[in-house]
Amino acid sequence: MQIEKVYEPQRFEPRWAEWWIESGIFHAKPQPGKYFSLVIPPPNVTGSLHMGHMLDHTLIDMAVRWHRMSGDNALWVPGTDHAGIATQMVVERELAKQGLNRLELGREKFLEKVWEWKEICQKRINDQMKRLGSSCDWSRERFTLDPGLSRAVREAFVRLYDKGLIYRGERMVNWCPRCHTALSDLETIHKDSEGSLWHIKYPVKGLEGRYLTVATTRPETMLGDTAVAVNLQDARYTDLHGLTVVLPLMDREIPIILDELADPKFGTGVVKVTPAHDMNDFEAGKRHNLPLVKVIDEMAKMTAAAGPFSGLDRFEARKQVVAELEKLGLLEKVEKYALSLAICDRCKTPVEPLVSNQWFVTMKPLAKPAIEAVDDGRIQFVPASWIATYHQWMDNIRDWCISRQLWWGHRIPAWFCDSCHQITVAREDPSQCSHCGSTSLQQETDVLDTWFSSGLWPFSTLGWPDQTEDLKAFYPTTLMVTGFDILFFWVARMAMLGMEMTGEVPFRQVHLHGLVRDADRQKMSKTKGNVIDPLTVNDQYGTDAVRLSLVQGAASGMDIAFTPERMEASRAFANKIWNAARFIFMKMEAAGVEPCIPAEPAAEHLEDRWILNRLAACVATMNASLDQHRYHEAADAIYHFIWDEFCDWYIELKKLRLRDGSGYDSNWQALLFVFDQAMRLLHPIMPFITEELWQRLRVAADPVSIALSSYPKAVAAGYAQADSEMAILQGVIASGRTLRAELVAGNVSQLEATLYARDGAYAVADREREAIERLTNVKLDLQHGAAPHLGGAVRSTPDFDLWLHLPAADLKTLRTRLEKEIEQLTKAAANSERQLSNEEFMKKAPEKVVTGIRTKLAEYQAQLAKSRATLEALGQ
RNA sequence: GGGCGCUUAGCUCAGUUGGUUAGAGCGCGUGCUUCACACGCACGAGGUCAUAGGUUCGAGUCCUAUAGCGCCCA
Repeated sequence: MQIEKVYEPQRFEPRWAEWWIESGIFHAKPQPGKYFSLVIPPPNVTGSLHMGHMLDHTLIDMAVRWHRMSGDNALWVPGTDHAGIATQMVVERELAKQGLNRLELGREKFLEKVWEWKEICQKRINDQMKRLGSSCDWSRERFTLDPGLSRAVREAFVRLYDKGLIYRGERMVNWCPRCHTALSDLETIHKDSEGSLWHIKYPVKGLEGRYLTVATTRPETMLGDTAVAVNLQDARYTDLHGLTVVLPLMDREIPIILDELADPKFGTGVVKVTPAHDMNDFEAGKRHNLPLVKVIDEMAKMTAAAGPFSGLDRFEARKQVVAELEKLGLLEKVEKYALSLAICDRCKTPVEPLVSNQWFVTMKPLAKPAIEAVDDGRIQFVPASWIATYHQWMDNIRDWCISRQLWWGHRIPAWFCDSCHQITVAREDPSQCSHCGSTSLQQETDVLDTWFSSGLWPFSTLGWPDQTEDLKAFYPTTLMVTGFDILFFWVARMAMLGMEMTGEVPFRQVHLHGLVRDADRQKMSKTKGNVIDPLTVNDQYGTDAVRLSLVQGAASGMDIAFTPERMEASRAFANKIWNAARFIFMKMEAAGVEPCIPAEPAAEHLEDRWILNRLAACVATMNASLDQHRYHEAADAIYHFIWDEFCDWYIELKKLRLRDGSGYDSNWQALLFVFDQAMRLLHPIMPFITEELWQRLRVAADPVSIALSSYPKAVAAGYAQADSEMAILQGVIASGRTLRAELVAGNVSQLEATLYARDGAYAVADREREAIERLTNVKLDLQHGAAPHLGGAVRSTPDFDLWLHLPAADLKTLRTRLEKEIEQLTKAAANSERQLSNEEFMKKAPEKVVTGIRTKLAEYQAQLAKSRATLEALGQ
């Protein structure tokens, strides 16, 4: 059996990635029985996958591979999201480089360009996923604009509309003047920034020299003021009730109204009211029947209603308005002011609150069942702490603006009638108005918010609204794995639309993980230039190593700091496995052993029984951890099993047993069994190296891939004596090594040693004499019973005394160590004694704890006696 | 303003329902080309678990307050 000397993942990872797909082993058939299904949170077709995706996909892949190996009918549906605003913006930017813009191209031509872009991106994303080893079913790949999914979007829209849960109306919305579309609240983010507070004097009509001073952070909007408000309770202005002020610069007479909007405790207690450009003012305007004067348009330019300022950009208008007020002596003062600036999530342009005609979804009725599903556990969150956040948002949910003035997306299935001006909403394009029968119809030009289609993703990907075989077999999906940053965007909306459309939860569990940050815990972003490309690191360290690093860091939903050191450590682990395998394969050849994994392991020797115990413990931990989404714990368990137990002890001990030309003896039965089990345990985390090595042991009767082999299932660890016997062996060897390290300077040389061992320890030492000699590099004289008074290089435990014959040794180090050891043991023993003499403790502590402490105390005391005797024997 | 989270070894982080000398990786120190591996082996050093109270027989773990850092919503 040939195996390359050096671990080079680049040589085999791409090969397996390709082979897994070609051989179709991740294809799931809809069939009755236990299933595990999961849809990918669809990546946007805006660029390429980043480390956050890689973390997400690694966690998903682990879950899917584990379930598949555990016998579940496992399905992972891959696919991508058209990402309306984001994609349109990216393509516009690309076009701008060629000196083009979408308005010149027109809708048709522009969409052609976007589709071209989508094809490129989708391919890039899919290639990345394949390289990562994602075990998804590519035959079921979906895209949110696919015909099937578009049909689902129409179906959902029509159902909600017919139920009265979708309405169209003139409301104030967040408008992005750059993207030129309305945004939902979630797509508008608030950034703390430093602004100014301008105090402007409005002259009161009819009272010469009397002014009302308003404070504003947006002086340009004053041009659209239609009132000023004071509080009814505010005694300062009682005499002005019912009067008017003259709006400076516009010479418009506007009323002084009484409204809660004005807070007497804040500033002058007077606020300007601009119903067309502020959410709160809009509401106040409705209360007082104020006219809307729109002074800023959709391009953020001042309208004709802005009089002399019309045509100016809103920020230029601000400057000129302020300058003009100053000239007129109406600017009282300007203060620095910290404000929360609303900006577009995508392009970071400050949004403009504008009144416009948009489509909305009434959310309260949709939220209710989705909240209940989480409350009663039909949907579980991992970690559960996210329930609070989910609740907070869902309990205060507001209507969702779903129309976007974009070209890229699902066009809203609503038609306006030229004759009666009524709206027809339909699943199929209508030929006539449903109200008057006119054939003169114009389809709404707006498209839907991307998240509307994403919200349907868990079932639209499976064929909904048709009751397909897939839907019957795989819905509700088992799990959704995604970053906590899109809890509201995706999870909440999927929950709501899933409950509404299918009457069932879209997923039973939601695993929310953290974000991947750079080594300095900074968020990765293109502008900071700290983005790590998954393909680059996968090539550099191997995908297995990167996956392991991500998994190890992914504890309890915390963010992950991504460091090269971690990557190197993971690669070292892969290298360790590689070399252990290389050793095994080389020895197989020398022994004349053909690949064959026994169904039952042999357990002839101590190390076999011990490693099988350890394996059983590891299997139990891994299954429990994977089941509970504690992936880092699973990674930790297999890491230490393979490195610290299998490599450091088991293989080292086995080296003494393996004989060239021995044939397939019990040693091989045990060794190959454990190695095979270890590879299977590790496979969900590190699929490539495990496949590469496992294939070399595979025989014709085995599944074609380790991915289709069965996952080790927990069994009782059956060798009661093995752990304590092994502990004695390890204790003797460790004692020898410690003495050697502390007392023998320089070169390795074989030493004479005497081991005085009691009872059980003697039997172990007698049987494992060769192991002790080889692993501590001594020539051993084994004696039964207690040691005589030894004044040299001795390590003692209640079970044995090990004496290295070093007549000329400087024993100062040994003395210092013993003194320290005695000090620690004394402290520990005193601590235990204190507890055991505490009546309250004895009365209230559980029996198990008390017994445990008693046992410990006895151990401390026995060891203490030994250490003291040794120290005494050493003399000064 | 409302909500959530974090603070444990030099660094990055684990620590499941409170229980027996608090763990890992990296880094650090010493020794080692031991026939799979220097991406290694062996041995070792290193922590008043942010601070102050409280509950408890017992607190890294539960409660309260404080400080510092971070996130979300309004």
